Amino acid sequence: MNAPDHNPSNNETTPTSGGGRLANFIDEVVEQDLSSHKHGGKIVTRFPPEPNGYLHIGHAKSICLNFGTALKHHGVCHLRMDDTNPTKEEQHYIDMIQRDVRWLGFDWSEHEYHASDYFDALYDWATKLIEAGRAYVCDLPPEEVSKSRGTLTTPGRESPFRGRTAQENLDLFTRMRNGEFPDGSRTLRAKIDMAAPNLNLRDPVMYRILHAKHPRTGDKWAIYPMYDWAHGQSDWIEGVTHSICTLEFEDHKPLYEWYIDQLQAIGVQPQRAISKAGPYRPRQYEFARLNLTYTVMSKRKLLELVRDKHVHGWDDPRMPTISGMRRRGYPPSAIRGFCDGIGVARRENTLDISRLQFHVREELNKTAPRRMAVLDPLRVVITNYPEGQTDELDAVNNPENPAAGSRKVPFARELFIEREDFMEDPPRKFFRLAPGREVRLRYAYFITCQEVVKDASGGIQQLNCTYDPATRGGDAPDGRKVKATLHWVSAEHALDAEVRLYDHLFTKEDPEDQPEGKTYLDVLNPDSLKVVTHAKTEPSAANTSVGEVLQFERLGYFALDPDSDTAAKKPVFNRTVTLKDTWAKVQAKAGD
RNA sequence: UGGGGAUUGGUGUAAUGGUAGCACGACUGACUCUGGAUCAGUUAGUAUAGGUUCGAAUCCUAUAUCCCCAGCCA
Repeated sequence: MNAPDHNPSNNETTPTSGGGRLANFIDEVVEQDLSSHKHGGKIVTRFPPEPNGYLHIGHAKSICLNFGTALKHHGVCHLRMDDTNPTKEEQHYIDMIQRDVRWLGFDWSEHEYHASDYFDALYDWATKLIEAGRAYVCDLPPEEVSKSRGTLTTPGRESPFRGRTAQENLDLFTRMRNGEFPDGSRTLRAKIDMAAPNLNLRDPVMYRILHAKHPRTGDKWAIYPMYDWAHGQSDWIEGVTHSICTLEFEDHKPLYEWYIDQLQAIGVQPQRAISKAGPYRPRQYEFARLNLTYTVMSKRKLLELVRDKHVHGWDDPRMPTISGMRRRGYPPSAIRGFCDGIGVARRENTLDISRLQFHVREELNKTAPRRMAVLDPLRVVITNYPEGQTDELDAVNNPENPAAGSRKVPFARELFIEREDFMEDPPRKFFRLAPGREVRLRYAYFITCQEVVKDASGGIQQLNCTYDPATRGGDAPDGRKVKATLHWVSAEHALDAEVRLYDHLFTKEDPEDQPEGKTYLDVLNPDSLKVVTHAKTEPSAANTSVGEVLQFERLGYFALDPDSDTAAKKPVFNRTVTLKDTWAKVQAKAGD
């Protein structure tokens, strides 16, 4: 995780600080506040998800930013559920959000909060604003509120209920709370300015009537606060110093300020974590959300993909969700490395998905045990190898990490190699097996292709090869070289496995950029999942635990899926990411 | 035709009036029992037009383009 090793006095040459995390404009603000001793030198941030869906990689950016900023400057970061809309929120989502934040490697310790913890305080303060003449109960139905708000270019009209007395407002508001009125019949509105050019200031709704059961407060409330009324006050109550959100909330900042101004004007000042540093108020800062190529990132769209079964759930390995990536085999450190490496700024950005894959490979290359597996088996018979004989060869578990040791791999007369590792009539740059050509079988022997056996329709059925016993282990004593090394498994010892190969969920870099009448659903990739039902793995692949990621040599990284039947030795592997494939590039170039 | 933001190589991100840098990608080459990894190198950028200044990505003026806002969502 990000080590808080920032040293402001002598880092003039480095653009990064704090465990490789890029310094950003928020760090600058924080450092200024720290040096001016604002907030008594305390830093408090918060990650405020709404529990109406699963966390995705965009949230990971926010999590790394909020927790990372706190960590780096010796502050704390709260986890706060923004649970003000019980019609969309569920306990299940709360649980999954907590699991995902923990899995990512962040710890909020005792700082777990909910906006709903503050419903009483919020209600109390709302009555104070009513008494101060800054809020009123409005009887306009939703359509009328919408109509009277005006448009982007024309001012709104004042509600006919704007002039009610405080007494009347208090009475109505109490009855709203008591559940006397049906949903949608009334709202509590802030009295600001119906002609404000910023639409958020045109008498925004503070409370709406919702006869809904809340995951935490149950049936206690018939009214629920809106985001603007709940969020800033929650920050304030918790002593949050730097309230970091995304760009679309920029227009809400004047309202965020207005509420706190009004409350301060009537003498409200919550108990808070900040110690005797003078009057304190939180400040909002906005950054640009993360976009990724070949995917969508809005919870609404992700929910739609799940609900309409375009994917197999929130944790489908094709989803950009944290849980999908976990299942796919992305290590949390890779996701953190990605988030820390992309920087934080205020301009719109779209990161190439390959950038995330870079971090995944970087991490897995260092940590994933190597195994051999063949996805598309082609039978090879070593004609000069004795029938019935078996040999055990030493194979290195991870060339990047000698401490990972080695294992034994069985070798026999009949083997499988990858079908695409043989070509009968190879082009110039194809180094692998071909008639008459000698290659190395990884950790085993040099073999030479002597004969191609075909079936009736001309398909290649089997290769008859000879091996050189002197090359046992993979080295030729006479020093002769070979251009290629192939992975292989022994046919009789191989384990059957299901392997799921994933590709982009969408065929377009920007799935949302569609012509009139089309949507992102029209560019779903029909080949985003390919299932190989009878892949062959070396026997030791059976000793893999769910979630563990292996490198199948020359193929890529593969994570053992929870669908695996480990008792029946029927593993299911998700391809996390391929290895970088220079040959594929050569082929693509030759192709056109 | 309202308000708020943004614009630096293909993609991200630095440079806060003083040498436009870093990462990813792409391309070379070296090395290699993974066409992986590693190592070395190359490539390519300040939206446009004026102005201020010894000096401008940075300051000023205009223009262009893109994003956000009219939920009783967050």
